[in-house]
Amino acid sequence: MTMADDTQRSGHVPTLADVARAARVSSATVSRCLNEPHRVTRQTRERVMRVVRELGYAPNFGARALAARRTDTFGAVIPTMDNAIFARGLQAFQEEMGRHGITLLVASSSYDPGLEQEQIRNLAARGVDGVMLIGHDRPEDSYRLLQRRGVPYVVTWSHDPSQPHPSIGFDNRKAMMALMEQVIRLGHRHVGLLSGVRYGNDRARLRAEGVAESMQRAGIAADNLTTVEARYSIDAGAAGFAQLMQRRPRPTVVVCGNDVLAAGALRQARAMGLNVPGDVSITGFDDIDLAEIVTPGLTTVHVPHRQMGRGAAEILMKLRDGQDPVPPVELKASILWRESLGAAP
Amino acid sequence: MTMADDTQRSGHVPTLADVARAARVSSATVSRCLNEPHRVTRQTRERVMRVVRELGYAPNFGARALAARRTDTFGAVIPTMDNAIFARGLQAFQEEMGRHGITLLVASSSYDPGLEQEQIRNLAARGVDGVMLIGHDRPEDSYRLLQRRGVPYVVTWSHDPSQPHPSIGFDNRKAMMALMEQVIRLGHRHVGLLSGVRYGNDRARLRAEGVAESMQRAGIAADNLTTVEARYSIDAGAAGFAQLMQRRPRPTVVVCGNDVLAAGALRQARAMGLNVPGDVSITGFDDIDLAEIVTPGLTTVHVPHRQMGRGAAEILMKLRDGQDPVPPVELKASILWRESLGAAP
DNA sequence: TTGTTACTTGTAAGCGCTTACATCGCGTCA
DNA sequence: TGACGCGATGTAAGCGCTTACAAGTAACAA
Repeated sequence: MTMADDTQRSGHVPTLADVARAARVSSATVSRCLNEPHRVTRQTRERVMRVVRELGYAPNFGARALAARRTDTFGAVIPTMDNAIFARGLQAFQEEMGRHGITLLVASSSYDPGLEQEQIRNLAARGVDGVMLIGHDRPEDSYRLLQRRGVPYVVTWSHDPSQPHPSIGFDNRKAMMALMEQVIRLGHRHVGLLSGVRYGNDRARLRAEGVAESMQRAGIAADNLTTVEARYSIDAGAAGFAQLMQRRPRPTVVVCGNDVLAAGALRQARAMGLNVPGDVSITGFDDIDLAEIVTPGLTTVHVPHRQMGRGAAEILMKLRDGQDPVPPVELKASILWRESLGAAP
Repeated sequence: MTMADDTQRSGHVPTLADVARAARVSSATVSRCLNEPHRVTRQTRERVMRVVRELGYAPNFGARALAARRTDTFGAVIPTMDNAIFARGLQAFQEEMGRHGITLLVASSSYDPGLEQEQIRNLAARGVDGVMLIGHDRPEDSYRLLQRRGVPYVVTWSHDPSQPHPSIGFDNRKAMMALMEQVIRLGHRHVGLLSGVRYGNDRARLRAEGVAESMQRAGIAADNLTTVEARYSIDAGAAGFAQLMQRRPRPTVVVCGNDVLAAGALRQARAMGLNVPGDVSITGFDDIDLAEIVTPGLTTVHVPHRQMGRGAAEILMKLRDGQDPVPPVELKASILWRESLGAAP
């Protein structure tokens, strides 16, 4: 008969109805077998599941989401996948989600607020049940978009109680100030700041502010701080470092906005025949794998990536389940000593 | 009736119908404004678009996919996001897709064929118009799944004309043999192979085979090759290196399955007080950023990541547009000399 | 026997969109 | 003037699923 033919037809993607027909039950029963197996007799269930397997049936996600009004999918928008800055945190986030049967959709914004907004909109359109965001800085519109659609979100990588958003992260300014305290203690008075691009990036901004504030508190002239902004890439870090080394008097330490920049600085230092930390000290931020394997090892700020990722997942699930409000969570960042920071020459 | 009330209800996500009502047109017209603006008069279009903005309307992706039977979304399943091995290629893939108005969904399989299959199924259920896969090795089922649902796919990172799948990549065995030729030329006769896990990973397998075959061709006893398998992580690389250094006679070179392992090896060598390449040479594979910034710089196999990513996107779009068959594309990998490979001591 | 309960299964109404087809005006041309 | 074509818009039929509700059945107590 033609029904069978239809089912077999190459190129035809089997639907619930195909399965129902072949198993001689209604589509509702098939749906139940898939979603609430206990509500179906074993006999029926087994027959249905066999057909499901034979036909290679997989539910159409869009249709399911449309009918059920939930997707069991969360989204994350991270600034970049190009380096490992967010990898560990995201991995932990993903693992925690997986444990709860939730799928993760990852999008990257290339550190571009406009693009990020588009990605958020995209995730919302895909019906995600929640979104993880990096940092607080973004157009108010982006937040409104989510609120209006009733999509819960959590901000990570940054702790700022003045912001009205659910969040989990650490105080970037404070962390940088803790590092600077050590830098200053070691006698450095001329510092080069190799910052990430601050526009639309509160982490970069707060870290930079932390440097300036520490110097001010220590009574060091603002003049003694030279700042260069660079994209977060090794090459840009190298170029930025070279630029800082032009400055006279030459900085005795280059404080970097993150480890990727620091790795670039280190490379450039080597290329220029500068000894680190003998001639110039270099510090990083984030403590990604990179920080450990470069030579000399980077003294950096250790960020609790995994804890942050896991925590973000938990918050998001609470939010989805209606718990509201969830207070901001502050995590501690600590200084990790390796070899790249030494006494001022 | 309740419709008007419904529209006002706070928390209500606006639909096409809401927009249509507010703009006093039919839902078909709104749909046209969004998808084929030229088919609507400017006047109507502007009125509609204003309402769209006011209501913050965003189309429901699932519903659209359901009705239109296409998603303008492609998927990629990569083994890991934890390190940068696939980052550059994926970035290029993404960029090319973006140029064509296509969204990319990225999933990671943790180098687990079972998980990969699940991710493929997931992407298929989400209605992606095509999938990028890494390497050839996977259960036949995974391929069947895609074929049965008519989802085009392209295999990357590997070139193997004997495989019946559309692909773009390089010959991992040949590339490794080219590197080994140099290793042997430099007098190395005792080699340690720090391989990635070969099960379900043809790249790792073929690279390892390349090492063995090169030695055989050079008339070096198979005994002189010691192989250790490790997960692709820095720590595992370090541990594997330590293990290889136990072997007597000690290998004069450690050939690594990729740069991440090599970075781990380098770290361990330093920890053991071994000079590279003075006491022992180390080689990498892939030429990711890491390879350049470690000390000494890694001599490695340069892989045309970006070219591969872009090419994969092009192939996938051809496939989607019905062009079939698309012959496998072979890219060239070349040796990139830095400092970590030297003459045998 | 009959009513009640507990389960299993089926029926059918949407979910929010796209699109084939119908309709409506209006300018054009013989 | 009327037939015609054409562009703009509306109508309505699904796309593949979930789920409230109805219907059917078997077990059991009264």
